[in-house]
Amino acid sequence: MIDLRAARNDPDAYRAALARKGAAGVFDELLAADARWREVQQQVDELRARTKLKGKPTPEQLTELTAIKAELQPLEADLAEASQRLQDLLDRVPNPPAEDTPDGNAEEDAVEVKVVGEPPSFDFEPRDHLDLSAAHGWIDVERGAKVSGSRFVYRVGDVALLEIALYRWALARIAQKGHTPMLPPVLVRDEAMYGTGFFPSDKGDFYEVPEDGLYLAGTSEVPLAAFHGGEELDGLPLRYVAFSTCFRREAGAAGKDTRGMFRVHQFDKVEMFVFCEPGRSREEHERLLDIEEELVQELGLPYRVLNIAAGDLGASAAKKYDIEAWFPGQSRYREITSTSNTTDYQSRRLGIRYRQDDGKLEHVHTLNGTAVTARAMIAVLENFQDADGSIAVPEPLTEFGAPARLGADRVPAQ
RNA sequence: GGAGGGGUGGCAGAGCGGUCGAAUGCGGCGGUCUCGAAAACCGUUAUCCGUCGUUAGGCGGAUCGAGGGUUCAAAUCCCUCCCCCUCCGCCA
Repeated sequence: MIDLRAARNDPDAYRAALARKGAAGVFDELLAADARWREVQQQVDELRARTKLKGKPTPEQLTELTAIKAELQPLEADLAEASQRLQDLLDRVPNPPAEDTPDGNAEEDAVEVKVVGEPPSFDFEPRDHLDLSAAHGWIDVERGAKVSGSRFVYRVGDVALLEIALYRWALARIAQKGHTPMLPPVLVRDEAMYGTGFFPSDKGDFYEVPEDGLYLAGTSEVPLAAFHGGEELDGLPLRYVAFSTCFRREAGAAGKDTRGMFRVHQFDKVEMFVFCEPGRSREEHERLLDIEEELVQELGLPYRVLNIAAGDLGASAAKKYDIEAWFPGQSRYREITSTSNTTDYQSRRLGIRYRQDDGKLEHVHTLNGTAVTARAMIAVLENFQDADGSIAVPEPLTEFGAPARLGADRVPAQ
């Protein structure tokens, strides 16, 4: 939710920024709804003030009160309607993009910030992760489909060990940097989905459990942000890192990335989350990006960093960096991590504040960043493959239970 | 799943139709005392919205888990929902 009072005071700046997200129209509707709401609210306040009295009313007062009440009733109905309309619009207006977020609406409009490392050159035809897994049954999409449907996979044998080592490794690295490790719930109430800005705009992207009024979180950003919902925070910045399973319906992605496990309905993720003072969020955002880069570098993956265009940001982000790793199986860079500065957009919706030095309460800023997901595992498989189909595992992962080399024994799973 | 009890300010806890944004205690902040500190004493101490004011702040409205209802009037009565606790059952 945007700062309505600030928007009221500087509507032109807000409209210009929101136009970059294609939201100038809703914003104008919001301003109109706000003007209407304030008008009615004032009328209601005045009438209510006249109904206040202490002790038992005299008969004369009683008739007067009845008269006021008759006048008040329709106005209160108007007020309920006006504030509902205001709230609906407030729910729909996205976070304005930061000044250094590039213009544009599409993925291609992102600005390439840097390219690190070189795509590996193979003296054989590199295989993608599905082909690599075939001889060993590492990634079982057929049985995934049999049991759960398309876009569900089993990871089997050494790949299961590799993947979980990746999560354990990332968790350890980030915990070392002062982030508190967490294992959050992944079934959440709609308040958490609204609070993080995924609802109402992206409601169709998530699984719902209607019997219990719960939703499967698409990312641990949701339970992490909502963790401090309604609280007044001390000791900022508060930094967390969580491991959780994520669920996405991938509505509207039909036909996209259908091969292998690049895009699936259920995947695991290690996610960073930060609550900080507003003046500090840009710095924290760079910090999260630095950590993401360190991890990708430690794995030895070639990658590039993108500054995502305004129109491609989603409701809550003001600025977003994606890291795209090189995937030899696709011969191109694909997203493996993403870090967003959501400024005070989520904290306003969730009611998360801190006390400034002057004693005033102010909303915190929140940020999130992926540490690793299963996509990093795929990138490892594809980038470090050899001609014989075996895979060299990055050394740090072996400390966390990954086999030193995958596929050397060539024992296929049944 | 069954049976009870409860959700009030930063915390504890009273209030159970009007004089209640709410006693009291603790904590916090300011002060007196002191060489300094502790203790004691005095004062102060919720949030949100609107509006006026350059600021301090003034004025008005709202808020006692959430939403409805009864009433001239609700923290207090009624209904629905959510959450917490205790006991029994079941279970990773």
